[in-house]
Amino acid sequence: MSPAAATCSQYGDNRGVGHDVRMVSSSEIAALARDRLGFDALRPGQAEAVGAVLEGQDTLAVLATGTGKTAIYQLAGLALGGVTIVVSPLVALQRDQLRALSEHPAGVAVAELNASDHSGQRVARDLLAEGRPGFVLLSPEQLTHPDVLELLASSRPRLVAVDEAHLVSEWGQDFRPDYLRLAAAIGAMGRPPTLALTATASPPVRDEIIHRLELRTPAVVVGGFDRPNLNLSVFTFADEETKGRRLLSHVRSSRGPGIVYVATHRHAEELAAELEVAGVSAEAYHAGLSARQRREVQDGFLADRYRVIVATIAFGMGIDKPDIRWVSHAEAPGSIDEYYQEIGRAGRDGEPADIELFYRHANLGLNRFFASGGVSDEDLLTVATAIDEHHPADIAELAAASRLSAARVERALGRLTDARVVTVGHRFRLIARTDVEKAVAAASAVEHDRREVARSRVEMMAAYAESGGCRREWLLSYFGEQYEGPCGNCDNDLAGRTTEPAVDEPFPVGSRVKHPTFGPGLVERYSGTTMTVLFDRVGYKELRTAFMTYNHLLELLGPES
DNA sequence: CGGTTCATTGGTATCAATGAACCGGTGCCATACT
Repeated sequence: MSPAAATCSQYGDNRGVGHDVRMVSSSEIAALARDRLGFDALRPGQAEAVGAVLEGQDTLAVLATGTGKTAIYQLAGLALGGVTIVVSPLVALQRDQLRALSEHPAGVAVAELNASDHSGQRVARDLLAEGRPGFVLLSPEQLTHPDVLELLASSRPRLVAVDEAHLVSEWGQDFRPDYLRLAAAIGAMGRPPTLALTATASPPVRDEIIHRLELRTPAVVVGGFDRPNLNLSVFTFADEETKGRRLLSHVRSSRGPGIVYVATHRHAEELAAELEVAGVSAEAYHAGLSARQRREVQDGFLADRYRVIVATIAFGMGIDKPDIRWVSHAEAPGSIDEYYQEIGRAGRDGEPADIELFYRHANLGLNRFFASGGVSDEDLLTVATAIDEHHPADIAELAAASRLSAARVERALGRLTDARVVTVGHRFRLIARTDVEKAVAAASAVEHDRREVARSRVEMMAAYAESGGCRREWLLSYFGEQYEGPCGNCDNDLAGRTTEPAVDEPFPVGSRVKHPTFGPGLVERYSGTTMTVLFDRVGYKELRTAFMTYNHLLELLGPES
């Protein structure tokens, strides 16, 4: 779980930076921002991140939206000259960034490389072939084409930027496995400095980004997570019908633009229709709509033609609407990380915004279901056998031999390579001194641990909803930030509830402990009579503090490693 | 995991109860059709 090596630095700390690289002063960076991009001043975090990149360091920047994360790779790319590769998850996002980049007075070359824009492809290919200074935007999938990779490598990029880098962790394992092949692609490009950018990443997600992208002694720039203008509340319900009624009347009486997040397409359609009937200007948004409809709904919301969007998880990336006044959840998402992403879209103008979770414990069933999906032992056996019989084989050959889809083969390969029983690369073979049976057992254990972690993230969502203390303190501690509640701005604080009197805290927060079943882990927080430990293998667990000490189940390993 | 749908059963007048089967979130991309 621990990254190769991370120099963790907040603002103002000393970075353990490189040696044979040019030091770039912050005034030089500010001058560049002013002259080339027309920025008056850089925000906290931006200059640090750009500086680290210009010193040749791999960098992970976790900075709140609105900090101008895009400006970081733009500045660094301009200063370095040459080609900058920008890995971006959505074609729609690439298009927005393309437009923004083209508007610069700097007049640099910009191109996108994807399947839906053929003229853009030609521009990108020319740009790369000539190695002119410029930006090439592409999806991780593009890097699986050998010809694209070859072209990229021959252009000797000076910088690779990975935008929305938390997706390496969120999507890499199952949904878009090509996110896990970025490190290999960056290696093929001659390992230029790599810059990972995201707004939301808890400490274990940061570790995973660093590990999966194989960042070397990276500079880690972390801005604050605190959003004091968000008023946090949770309404708890026992039955679905009451919850639905309350949510409906809540949205009807709401003011200003807002988003309701729901768990399914169907719920999105139904709720949007009910709201329309109730006289609210509301539209549904989910991945079941055509690209044109989605664009229309999104634009309508941005232009205030629709006041309320009822959406699944599909909505929000790249939405930069400053005056979203409220975000409500009809169902809790699958993790605190997702929740924080979604509520973070409210109140970007700094004005107050209301964040409400309409919570029913039974609704978590769907999240548990999603968390427990993945790779079956049967698939692992099929793929491992195919590798054994056809090695070395690439994904297409293995798909043909195993009669599984390429996506399924790729997911199984992910587990087998994580278990280090299959060689990493373009073609796969079992490592020496292992056989199919051992390989499957090892990969199956990896998959088991992965599911445990995913499920523990769902349980953390429940723990947040059911917690009695200051909600802001709870969320900030999840993201590794010290904050002493009460904030006076969440439902629990306003109701005068406080966390139950603190009981024993036998192991300091931040210390390493070991449990006989769960293995080693990190003490995250205490809440009432329970303690939360993030175990390396099985993720978050809430444990009864007294039970742990009474039965001597936890052993102190030492301070945070 | 939990809800919804649909078929079966029961036991005889119009369905009610039971239970099995099914479904559910994010997006690249390529390929095969109009």
